[in-house]
Amino acid sequence: MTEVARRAGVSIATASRVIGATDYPVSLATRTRVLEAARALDYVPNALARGLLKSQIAVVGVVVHDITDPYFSEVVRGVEDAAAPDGYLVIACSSDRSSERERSYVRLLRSMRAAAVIFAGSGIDDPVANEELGRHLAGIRENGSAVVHLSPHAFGAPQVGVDNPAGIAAMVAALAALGHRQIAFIAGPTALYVASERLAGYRRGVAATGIGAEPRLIVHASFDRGGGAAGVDALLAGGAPFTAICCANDVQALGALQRLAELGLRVPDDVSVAGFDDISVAALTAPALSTVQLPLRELGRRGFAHAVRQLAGETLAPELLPTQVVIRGSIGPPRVVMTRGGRA
Amino acid sequence: MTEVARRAGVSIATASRVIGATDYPVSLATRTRVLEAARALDYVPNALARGLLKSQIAVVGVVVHDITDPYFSEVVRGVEDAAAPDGYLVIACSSDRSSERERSYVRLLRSMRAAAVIFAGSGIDDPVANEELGRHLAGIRENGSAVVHLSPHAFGAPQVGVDNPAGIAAMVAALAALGHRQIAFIAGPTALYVASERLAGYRRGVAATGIGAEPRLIVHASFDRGGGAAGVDALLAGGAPFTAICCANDVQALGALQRLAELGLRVPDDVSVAGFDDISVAALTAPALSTVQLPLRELGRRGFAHAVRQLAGETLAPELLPTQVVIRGSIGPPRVVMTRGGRA
DNA sequence: GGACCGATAGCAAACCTTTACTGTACGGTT
DNA sequence: AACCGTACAGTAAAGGTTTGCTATCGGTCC
Repeated sequence: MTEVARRAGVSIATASRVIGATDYPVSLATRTRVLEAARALDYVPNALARGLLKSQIAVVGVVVHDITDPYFSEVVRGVEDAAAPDGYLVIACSSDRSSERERSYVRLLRSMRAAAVIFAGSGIDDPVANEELGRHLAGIRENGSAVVHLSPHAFGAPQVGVDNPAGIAAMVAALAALGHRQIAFIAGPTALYVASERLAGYRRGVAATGIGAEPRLIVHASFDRGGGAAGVDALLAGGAPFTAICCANDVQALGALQRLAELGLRVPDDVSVAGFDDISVAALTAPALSTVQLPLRELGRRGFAHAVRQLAGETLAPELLPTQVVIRGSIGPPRVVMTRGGRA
Repeated sequence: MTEVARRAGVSIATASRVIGATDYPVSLATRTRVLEAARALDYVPNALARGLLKSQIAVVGVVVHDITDPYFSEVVRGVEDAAAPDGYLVIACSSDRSSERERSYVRLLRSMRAAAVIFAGSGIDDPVANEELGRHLAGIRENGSAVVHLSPHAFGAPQVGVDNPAGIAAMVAALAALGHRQIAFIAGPTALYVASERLAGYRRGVAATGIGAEPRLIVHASFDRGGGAAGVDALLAGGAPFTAICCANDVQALGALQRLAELGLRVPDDVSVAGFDDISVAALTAPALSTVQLPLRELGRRGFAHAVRQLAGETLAPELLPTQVVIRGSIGPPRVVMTRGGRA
């Protein structure tokens, strides 16, 4: 920059004012000379120096469980789409559901004075981990940066979220409308806040249909392919009959579908299967997965918008985005009742 | 940091040496006092100040076409996995195949003195865009940062790559081994370097089987779902008979599968379909997609490793990662010959 | 006993911007 | 004619770290 100023024959201050596009008055002639000098020298401003001064750099970190999971890549993309026009870069951090990795990422983000940290994944219920996390978040806020949660977490409700309970309840209602009375639920890991929201949605949905709750129809499993398969096995072993399986997450549903096929059970003839999230794969399986569509990209966009307004000092009410049930081939009217070991 | 030093009763320099974990000798007593002060104050070093001084920050940018594409999210994850242990953060930039967005991202990355910029997506053949890009890359290298290509591009071969031609040729060979003699190819956009590599692989594969090349069996289409569908339509309209379709990319193959189903053509009974990349969806479609597996995560990991060694000043030979044909349900022996309008 | 050495610790410059404050010139007011 | 406001340009400080160089001190070696 010093060079640019020298070449343009002006002071560094003036050059800075031209480059930085401030509203400080600079005569047209000077401005042109500076711009030309900058072009000739292929000058690119040093974001670090600028950031050091402002104690903030135009970067937003998005903490996800796994960028490879379509749910998260979609959210990250939403954040990026909203951030790019403002010149922000986005750092994606895959914590792999390890609160240790998560903390270490948040620390790094704090250390580099990211303008915002957006948590896309559900928080983990771990007091000791959350204590350190809380310290970091306080530090980040103190620095004037924004913190946004897109999912329920230890410190409360998300700033921008998706109405998980309503979504699951709607799916349960859709299954009930088809005639199902024994609807099983493969829930997520108990330590995950979203998982409990979704479980609550299931309970609410079941209650709304007037069916009595059957505890054996609820099994917990991890939020991945293996979890879905394990969930199916657990349900069959449980002995309580069911005609439909509602999964807390699409990836689980995929696993369930696969496991059912291995067991020779037909979907939806023998059992209906529903997922949640509507990741892009859902439409491509055989049969295509019925699921609940979440406005993930929009979630990301709003998350960033929320961060920006937080940076501007505004205080805003939390938003809750609506979901939509998508019916595809994997669900149908109930036929037979499942019991231990297969068809009754 | 000044505070930490004051609290520990030492100079800033000493505190820095303790925090920075340099090999400069500091007595154990002092070191302990500094560490304790840092903990008490919840001190987190300012990466911007550090970066300003070193003219480099522990961040690596990965330029992709779309983070939502499983191909790229997998590569990014590989980079991240390799980068995290070294304390590097990774910025994912979705250029959406726009060379303008790409340039703007690269400029931002240069402006923030990212330690490395890794290009995961194929370069675009656009001279004027590449001129500016080249200037930026030169600037980045001049700054002591690394530049790594994971795909062929305007400036030559990738530092770490995947053997695209060999992969496609192997798939063509597999189809030929099943008895196919009329193998169509849905190629990618002509402006994309990978696309031409894969086309070359197809040509090589076809030549190896001794079948004469039929120009009408090669159609160009975009690297997305719609491209695959359009490719199928173009092939059928082309009038040249074929018993198998080899796609330059899985996502295209998915589109082709969908289009063929709409047209009432059975896979693989009426026509075999093969993809390329082995994204995770490939195993879940009906029928499951035969494809060529690429070590994407490994590609990302090696890309980062390459960057690190570049930063250390080493000059290394380019690497080429092997691929593997994965046979699933979507291909089988040829039955009937396709012509304009459907089955012959 | 004095030169010298190794182990520590401190000083201060440098990294590159931004911005509050100061200075200058000029046209217009009273 | 003294004064004032406006439009521009420059000076210098500050932001948080790293690091080359210098300083101190207790000992070691002839």
